[in-house]
Amino acid sequence: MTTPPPGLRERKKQATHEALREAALRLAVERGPDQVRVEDIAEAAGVSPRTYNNYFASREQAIVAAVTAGREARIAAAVAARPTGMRLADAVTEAVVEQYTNTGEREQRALLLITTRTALREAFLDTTADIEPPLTAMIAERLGDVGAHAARVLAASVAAAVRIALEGWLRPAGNSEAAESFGAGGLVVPSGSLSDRLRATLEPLAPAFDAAERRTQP
Amino acid sequence: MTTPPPGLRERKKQATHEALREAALRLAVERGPDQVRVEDIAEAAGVSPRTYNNYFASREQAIVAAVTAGREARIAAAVAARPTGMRLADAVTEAVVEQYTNTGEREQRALLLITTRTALREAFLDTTADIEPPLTAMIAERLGDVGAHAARVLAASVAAAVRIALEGWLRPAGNSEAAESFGAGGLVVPSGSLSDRLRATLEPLAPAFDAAERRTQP
DNA sequence: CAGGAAAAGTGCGCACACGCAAGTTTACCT
DNA sequence: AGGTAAACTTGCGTGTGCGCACTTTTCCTG
Repeated sequence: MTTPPPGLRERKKQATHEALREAALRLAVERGPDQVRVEDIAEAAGVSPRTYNNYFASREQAIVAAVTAGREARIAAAVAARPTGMRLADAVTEAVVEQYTNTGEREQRALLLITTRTALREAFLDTTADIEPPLTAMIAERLGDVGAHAARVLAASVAAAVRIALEGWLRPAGNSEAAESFGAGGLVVPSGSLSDRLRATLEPLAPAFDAAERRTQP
Repeated sequence: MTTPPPGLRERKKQATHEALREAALRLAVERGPDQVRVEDIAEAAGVSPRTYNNYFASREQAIVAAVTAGREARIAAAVAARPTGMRLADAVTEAVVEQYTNTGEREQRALLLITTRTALREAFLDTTADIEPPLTAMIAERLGDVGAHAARVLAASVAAAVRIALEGWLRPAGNSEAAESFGAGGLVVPSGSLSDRLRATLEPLAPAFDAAERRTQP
């Protein structure tokens, strides 16, 4: 195992992280994203403002983190769950689609809030980069040693493609007038099927996956 | 033409932009990157600090901009310069390599300075994203309408790959002690051939380019 | 060629990011 | 156990990011 006992130190750290995330999201929902200062979030979580940004580099990151928490681990697990005989391009695509569509009620509500503010949308899009390390690991696992280099490039390409898909998906929500009062816009649900967008965007990369896979098992 | 007369307004804007870039780089070289405040840069360029960050979002961006200025336009021209019959993957790779290796004396010196500070290195790496729009345009040009979608993904993948190559190339320069006094480290020249790194990193994407190209001209 | 709209520059003020140097808690070792 | 080293938290100070309101410059149109 890689986790003998997590250790008290680490558990406290994660607890603080979660407390900050939840406080940030709760306050953002309650009074609107712009009416929340880091000082408020820190106070609600019981830490100092200085400690706050030992955990988060910006106000937006904390709010977004409440939605994206644990995504890195889940996407790795999702790839690992696919049968080893499966085409690598398909395994990755399915894992990614599953990750961005099978979301809970709470995540959907929060995501709706996020679409109302440009700063939040960009912070959310930036979290896409977080899937790169786990993807690199899982792809490298399937490609073996000769494909370790390609794995890095492919994972980065997938992350870039996912970001593009999300950008396109969030674009219609970019109207500035509907975001005037935060709780009003229930109609800003992004257009089109996210699944379809993700699949279509990842499709051009499939040949690169196939070639890399072919290089390991001729 | 798309530039009938540039207009006085636009010329002044670009002049200010250049003045800020040059001032930032000059001051950074003269007294070391950490001993320069935005106030100093703004003063040297003859504008207010407030105006400064109508142009740049951070102190590092201005310094780095002096090196990367015009890269977007040059990379587009570099791709356009390749014969139309050429394999697209090769055209893009050559254009990128040319862009990052055929640099002048002044750029080399500035790049040396950049490697000495983590903040500057990251700002420099972030500029890699700027090549994506021109690449998208040039790739889309060669792929035609049916490949417009793939062009976006491929360009983003190239940008991601280039960033990876640059990260690896700059990694050995990450020693913190050699960066103590700014002008001292002439030995922090990054290891290996940048050309080779770029080619090796872009290589896994070639099959994706080939497949996209094949789709347009069977 | 006037006159007004649009855009750029500027001064002000607040919130945030982050380095530094304490002080405090946790972990590990003999 | 006891002691020490490492990690985490925190207060403080500075530099920076940016919204807002206002002035100046540029451009367009009647």
